Amino acid sequence: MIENYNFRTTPFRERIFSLFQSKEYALSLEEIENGLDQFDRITLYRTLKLFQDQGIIHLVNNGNIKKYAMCKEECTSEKHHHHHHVHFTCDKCQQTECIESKPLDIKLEGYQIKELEVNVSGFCKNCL
Amino acid sequence: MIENYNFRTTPFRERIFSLFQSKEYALSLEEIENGLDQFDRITLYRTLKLFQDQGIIHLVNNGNIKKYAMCKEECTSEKHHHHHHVHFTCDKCQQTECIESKPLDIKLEGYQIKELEVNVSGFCKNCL
DNA sequence: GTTAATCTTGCAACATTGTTGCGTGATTTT
DNA sequence: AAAATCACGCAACAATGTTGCAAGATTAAC
Repeated sequence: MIENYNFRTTPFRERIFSLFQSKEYALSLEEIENGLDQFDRITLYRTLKLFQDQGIIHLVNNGNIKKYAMCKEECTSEKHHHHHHVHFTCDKCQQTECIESKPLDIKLEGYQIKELEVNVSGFCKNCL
Repeated sequence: MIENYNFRTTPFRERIFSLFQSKEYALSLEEIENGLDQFDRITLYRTLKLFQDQGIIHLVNNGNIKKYAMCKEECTSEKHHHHHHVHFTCDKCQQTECIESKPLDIKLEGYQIKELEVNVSGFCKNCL
């Protein structure tokens, strides 16, 4: 799967890739670092940027904490990202997940909407 | 107006307060700093935190750029913030504004929603 | 299959952003 | 007027992120 992209497959990139695959939820920088024994910080930053550019992961901004989530198929189309789905962060377990729902259509008179980001917080299914 | 809060009114705080009042749109840290001749960075951070805690301003996360927006009346209720309105950032002029619209009601089955944040980007009225 | 070109890594060094502790000075309160 | 509280500004630090560069690995070219 990682071989299908426009960059070289290296052990480090495979590690990061499988880290994302092994989790259902979005990962913070801290969680990623904790999932690695030893690594170079700069290489990690560059790998995350590469993965974002390639449409493998996308950034989720929830309050002050940045997280990275694996992109689903409907995420990318024609090399363009559309994250019109909802990002949910649980106030209890702190896990952030992408929720696949019907695309939101919010319209604002006089504005031309290109991108739409919805961040929701509360209690998730497991913590209710 | 600034006198109605639970903290002392100081020249610095008044400067920041009137800076926000003088602009219709949300301000980035850079814009705030450019609006001041000389200042202490730490005091600015603390003032921004204070204003957030007091419900004077709120944080808007648009991509990688953090901005601070003045709270409208409907923003605060019983010392709790509700930013269920839409934040719009223009791809051309880069200005971020709060759009007062009917409160969004997004429902997710199995989840309990507490807070909701919607960030939209595209072209604003002036740049269309 | 050896050489050349390209890509990736990891180090140094630096820039930005944000926090904590603390002494000083100002403002309230008693 | 004295005591308590609050705000400020400095130092020092921590976290986050970027750029340049040399060395090593991989791919492409001859």
